[in-house]
Amino acid sequence: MTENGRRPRTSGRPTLEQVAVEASVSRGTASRVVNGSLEVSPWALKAVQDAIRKLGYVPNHAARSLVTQRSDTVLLVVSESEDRVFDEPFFGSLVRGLSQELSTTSLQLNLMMASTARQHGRVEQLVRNGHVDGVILISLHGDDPLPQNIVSAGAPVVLTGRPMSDIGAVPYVDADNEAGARAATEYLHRQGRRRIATITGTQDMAAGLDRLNGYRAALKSKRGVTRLVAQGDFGQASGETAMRELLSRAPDLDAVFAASDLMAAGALRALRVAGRRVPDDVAVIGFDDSEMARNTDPQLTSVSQPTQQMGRELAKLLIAKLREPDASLPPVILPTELVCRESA
Amino acid sequence: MTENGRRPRTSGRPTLEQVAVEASVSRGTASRVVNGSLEVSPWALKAVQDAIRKLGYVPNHAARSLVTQRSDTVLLVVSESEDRVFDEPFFGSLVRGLSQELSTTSLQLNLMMASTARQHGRVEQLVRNGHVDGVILISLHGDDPLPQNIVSAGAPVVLTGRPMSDIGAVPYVDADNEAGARAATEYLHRQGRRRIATITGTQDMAAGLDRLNGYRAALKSKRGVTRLVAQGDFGQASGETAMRELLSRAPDLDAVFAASDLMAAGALRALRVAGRRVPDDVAVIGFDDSEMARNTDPQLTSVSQPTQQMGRELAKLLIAKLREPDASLPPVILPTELVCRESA
DNA sequence: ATGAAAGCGCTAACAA
DNA sequence: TTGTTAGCGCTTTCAT
Repeated sequence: MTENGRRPRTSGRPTLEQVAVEASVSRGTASRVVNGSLEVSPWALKAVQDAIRKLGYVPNHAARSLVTQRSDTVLLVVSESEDRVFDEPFFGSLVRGLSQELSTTSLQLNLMMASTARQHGRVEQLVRNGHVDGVILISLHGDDPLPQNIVSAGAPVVLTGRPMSDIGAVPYVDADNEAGARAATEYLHRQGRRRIATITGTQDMAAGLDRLNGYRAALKSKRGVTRLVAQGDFGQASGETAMRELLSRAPDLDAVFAASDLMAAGALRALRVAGRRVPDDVAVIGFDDSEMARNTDPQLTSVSQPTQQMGRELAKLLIAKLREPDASLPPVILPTELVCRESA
Repeated sequence: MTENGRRPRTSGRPTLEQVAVEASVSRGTASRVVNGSLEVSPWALKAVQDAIRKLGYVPNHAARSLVTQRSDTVLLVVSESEDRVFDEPFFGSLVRGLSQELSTTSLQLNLMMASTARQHGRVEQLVRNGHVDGVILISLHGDDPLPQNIVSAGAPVVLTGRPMSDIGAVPYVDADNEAGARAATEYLHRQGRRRIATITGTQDMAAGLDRLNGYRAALKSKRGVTRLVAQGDFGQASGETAMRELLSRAPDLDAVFAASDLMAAGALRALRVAGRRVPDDVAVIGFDDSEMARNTDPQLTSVSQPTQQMGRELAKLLIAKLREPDASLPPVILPTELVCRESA
C-alpha cells in the first residue's frame, strides 16, 4: 500500500532540484547548465550533465514558460476557407519542411484553421495572451490585415507568398513565380510556338500577378509572336472556360501557359473537346507540379516549386525573427524548375 | 521615463489576483468562477464575471498547466514517410474536422511528423514528460507498436483507420471500407458487368483488406460472375501494372474496382493503351473520391469517405477518453457513398 | 563560479 | 460559501 492516502500533486518525473542534488550543486547552477550558460565550471558542468543523463531529466515546459513569459510555441495559421488548399500537395510538403526545421529547436508547432474574421480574432488573442511566440501564415488572399494585426499584438509573423500590399518588415518566403512563368513561356517559344496564350490566376494574389508578369517578360522583345491573355482563378473549371474562350478568340493558337496545374487540366479538357491534339496542335504547360500533373493525359509539363524547402526557410525566418525581433529580414525567394513531361 | 530601470518580469496582462481585487473576493473564489465550480454564491459569481470582462482577463496557460499537471494539448502525429499522404485531400479535410471540434474546447492542437523510429521515440517522450495529454495518430501502417507505447507512456490515443492487430481498447475512427467496396462492386454487377476484377491496396493496412473483402462479399452469392484479383499498393504505378496483368489474364473483363483513385487512374491509363474504351468496354470505379477523380478522363466514379466528419469524430473520441480515461469506447465507423461520374 | 531566494500565475487542500 | 496558503518546476537576480 502507498505511504499516504493523499494523491501526490507531483508528476513523478525528475525535477531540476533532483538533478541538482544528484550533482551536488545548487538548483541555480543546474539551471545554468541546462540553459547553456558559459559561467559554469567544467567540473560542475560534467556533474550536472551526468546527473541529467542518469535521471533522464527533461525540463518542464510549463514551469519554464511561466517564468520566462515565453511559450516556445509557434502557430501555423491556415487562412483559407476552401478545402482546395489541401487538395494540393503544397500544404503537406510545406508542413514537412517546417516540422523538420522546428524539430532542431525546442519550439512546438501549433496548428489552427482560421478563415473567418472571428477565428482571426482568436489568433490575435492567442498572441496577445502570450500563448504563442510567433505566427506562420499560409495562403493569404488579397491584402488581409491579419499579419499587421498579429504584429501589433506583439508577435513576429512570417508569410508564404508575397503579400499584396507590401507591409513593412513582414518577412516572407516565396517561389520565384515570375522566373518560373518566364521559363515556361520561353520554353514554348523555343519549341517554335508563336501564338502563345496564358491563363492567369486570380489577380488578388501575388502569385497570380507574378506569373502573368513572367509570361509577359518572356515575350517582351520577341517579334512575330501573338499574345493572348484569359482570366482564371486557379481552379479547374476556370481553366476550362478560359481555354474555350481563347480558342474562340484565336482558333489558331499553338501554346498555352496556365498559372496552375488545375487550370491546365481544365484547358486540356477543353482542348480535347475542341478536337485539338496536345502537344501536337497545342502545347500546354501548368504550374505547381502537383500530383495531378502526372495524372492528366497527356501528362503535364509544369513548373515546380521547392515546397518543402519553402517550409524550412519559413521556419528559419521565424526563428531568426524570434531571436532578434528587430532584425529586418529580406524575403527568401526560391528558384523554380520546369519539369518536362508530355504536354509541351 | 519608467519608474524603474529594471525590466519587469511580469507580462502586464491581468492576473487572477487582479480580478479578485477588482471583484473584492479572494483569489480562490475567483479561481472557482473561472473553473466553473458550483460552490460560488450568485453575488460573487457576478462580481467576478464583471471583473473578468472589465479587465479582459484570460487564464495563463503555463501557470495552470504547472499546477494541474495537464498540458491541455493534443498531439496530431502523422506517421508516414512518403509525401503521398498529403497529396490526398484526406489529411487536410481531417485536420479541418479536428480543428473544428477542438475549437469548442480549450485544447490546443500540436502537429508532428513522425515516420522514423527516432521520431516515434520523441512522441513517447513528449507524452511521458506531460507535454501532451492525448495523441491522435494518422496513417499508420501494419501493426506499428506506437499506439501501445503511447498508452503505456500514459496518454490516451485515438487512431484513424482500424489497426491491424486489434490492440486492446484503443478507439479508432474509420470509414466503412467494406461496405463502400461492396456497394461499388454491386453497382458494377447491377450494370450487367459479369467479369469483374479488383485491384487491391496493400494488405498490411486494414483499408486494403476491408476493401478486398467488400469486393468478395458483393460477389459471394452471385452466379455466372468471373472474379479476378490483382495486387496493388494504392499507388498509381501499381494500378497501371495490375491492370495490364489483369488484361493479359482476362482480355474479356468488363469491369474493375480499384481500392484507390490513384490505382484507378493507373488502370485508366493501361486500359487506354490497350485500346479499351471506358466505360463502354470496361467500367472502372475508384475509392477515396479525391480531387483526382474529377480530373481523369473519363471522370472517375468513386467511393467517397466523410473525411471531415472523421476528423470531428476523432476529436470527440479523444475528448471523451480524456474525460474518462478508463472508458472503453467503441470504434466509430462512418458510412461511405458511391459518387457516380463517367467511368462506370 | 556558485548558492540562496524571490517569485512567475495558478489550483486545490484546508480551515473557517 | 469563502479566504488562506502551500506549492507546481523553473529562471534569474543578488550576494558571496
